[in-house]
Amino acid sequence: MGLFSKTCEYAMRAVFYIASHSADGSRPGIKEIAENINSPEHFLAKILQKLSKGGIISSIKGPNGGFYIEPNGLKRPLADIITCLEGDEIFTGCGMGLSYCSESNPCPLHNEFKKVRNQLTHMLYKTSIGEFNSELLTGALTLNK
Amino acid sequence: MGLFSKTCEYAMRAVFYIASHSADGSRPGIKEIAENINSPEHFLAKILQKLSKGGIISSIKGPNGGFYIEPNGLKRPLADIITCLEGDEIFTGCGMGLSYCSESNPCPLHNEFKKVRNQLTHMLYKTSIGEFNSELLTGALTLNK
DNA sequence: CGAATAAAAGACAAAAATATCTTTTATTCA
DNA sequence: TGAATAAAAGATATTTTTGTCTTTTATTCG
Ligand code: FES
Ligand code: FES
Repeated sequence: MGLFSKTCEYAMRAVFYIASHSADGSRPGIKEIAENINSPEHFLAKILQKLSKGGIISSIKGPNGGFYIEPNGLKRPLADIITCLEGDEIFTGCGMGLSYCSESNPCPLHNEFKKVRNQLTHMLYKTSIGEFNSELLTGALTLNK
Repeated sequence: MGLFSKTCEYAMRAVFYIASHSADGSRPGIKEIAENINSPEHFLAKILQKLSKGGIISSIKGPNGGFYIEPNGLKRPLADIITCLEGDEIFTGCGMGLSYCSESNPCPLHNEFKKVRNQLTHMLYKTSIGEFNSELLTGALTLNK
């Protein structure tokens, strides 16, 4: 059990990969992306379709087609990926699974859990999709294995 | 997608419930626990069996039987519940799903994710199972809905 | 002992997440 | 125009998680 679902893990890796290759106007295809982030190709395709519909990434069909991200898109927060794929439960939900997280009728973990959740939220909102482009291109940061 | 699995959510709620009723030596049964934490009875039974084998909780069969926690057990950290049920991946795993989290070959989120993960870990280790007993008994804290 | 109780254990079912394969649609380019 | 390319879409399969039901085992107590 990781903190994020496989869907979100693959999505974040793929988006970082696409972002780092969008700087120079190139458009990696599904196969290339899947290989470089070590994910199942067709499963990733579904995820990218959803991200594309959600406006996080863009795509072009046919020869020389592939996925890319608009310059403005590179500024969007990582959180948008999670929200697009699975909603905002992870940002707002009760840590112990109560149907809603409440100040007035809290679960035992509420006060401390809130801090963890806020830090996670903060991390995902302050990190932008294009933030690691140069480190990814130089290989200082990794997306597979 | 919550931060924890249903299994862990139910487990934490149940253990808090059992803990708060172990102070006075009473032993709630599966049915009572499931009703009070709002969980599926037989699914919870499986979870409690595992926690029992793991030594987190104790049980007695037959009339007047049920679940309880030893006085010493009340001091154990909440983290033990997670570890017993699903191992320690949530405490050590890579946020983006790489096969292991590494300082020397990190994923883009590593530095920030590490902080979130550490805070979560810290919360689960510093919180003890019996910590909320009185607030739970007075109803200041809630475990259902 | 024998009936009643309650957890343990096992079998099964449903739902969700993950993964794979095939067909269709849009685009390029010779 | 027609062949090739690549994403979109649809269908199906597998695995994991979650949930339910039944049988067994241990214990109590009359
Ligand atoms: S009520 Fe549980 S985290 Fe807020
Ligand atoms: S390498 Fe990804 S969190 Fe450490």
